[in-house]
Amino acid sequence: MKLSTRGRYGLKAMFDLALNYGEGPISLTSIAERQAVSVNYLEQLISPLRKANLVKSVRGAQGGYMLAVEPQLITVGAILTTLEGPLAPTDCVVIDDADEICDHSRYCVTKVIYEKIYESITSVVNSINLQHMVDDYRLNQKSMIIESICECK
Amino acid sequence: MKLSTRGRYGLKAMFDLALNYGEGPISLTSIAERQAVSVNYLEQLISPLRKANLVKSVRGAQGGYMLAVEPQLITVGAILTTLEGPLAPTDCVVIDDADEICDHSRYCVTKVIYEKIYESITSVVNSINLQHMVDDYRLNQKSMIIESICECK
DNA sequence: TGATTTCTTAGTAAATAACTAGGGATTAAA
DNA sequence: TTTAATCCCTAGTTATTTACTAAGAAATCA
Repeated sequence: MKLSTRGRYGLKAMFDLALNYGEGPISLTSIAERQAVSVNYLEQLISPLRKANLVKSVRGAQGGYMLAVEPQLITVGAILTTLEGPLAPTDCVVIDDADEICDHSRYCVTKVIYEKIYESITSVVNSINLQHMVDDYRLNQKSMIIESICECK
Repeated sequence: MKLSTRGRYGLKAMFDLALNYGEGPISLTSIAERQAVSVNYLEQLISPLRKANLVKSVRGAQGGYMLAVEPQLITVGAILTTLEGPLAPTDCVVIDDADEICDHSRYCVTKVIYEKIYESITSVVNSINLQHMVDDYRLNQKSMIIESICECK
């Protein structure tokens, strides 16, 4: 039940872009430096985010990435599901192909539990957007807590 | 963010024991047959459940396993965390060792999100116990839905 | 005594995660 | 117009984790 580095690095990168929203393209090199991860790997994470229209890119020298829309329009849920797939504890709550392993016409006592878990996770991540994170960050900066993001990858 | 087979098989096995609560020891062979998994593997899952005092065993011929306490006293959360470890999206919300990767004296904008996810999952799984599942199962059996547990592993 | 069962540990194969590497395309600036 | 900086894409590699399989010892009932 752990998030992979894809989701974690990707969320941090998106938060980085949110902090710099409105300031033109931010290069992956600079994000990678701040987060101590490789540019090559970050490229692989930003690619699906671009295809999902969460960021847009500017190519060439002095190019980079920026949020495609305002921070408050991008939820943590959109970011994480783009990078990790559905935040569901099992495939059976997500796959709705009739011919799958599980016959969905039947009632399953364990599936209802997994559905509740899925709903609760979805509810949390969809209720938080990048603007919330930015506000949270700036608030805690002001209240003398010097660093408001830990060095955890 | 998926549960592994450990949690899924283990929960189904515990539900099986709950359905047969009060009827003496149930052999792993019979559980393994009903769920179409190997006895050897189930043994590895039931072992931690026994050490966590969720089931007790009777050794020898005609032996088997039974719930250690009443079904309503065993939560889905207790079962899943025994088999999967804490249902947390990251290690940083669970490890409280001061010398870990992450300096916990600092405020982290991503960590607070992971904590909220953790809390919401924990809240769901701790609110459901085996008796709930049994009641749910029997209710749906009565209402003409023949099979109330799907063959999903 | 023999069959059945729990209990334990070691090993293994497959899948997934987490990158690394490299090269092409684009563009700003020198 | 060249060069450096950047995005973009794909293939390959390594490490870790998952999901078992295997086998044998210990206990107990018939």
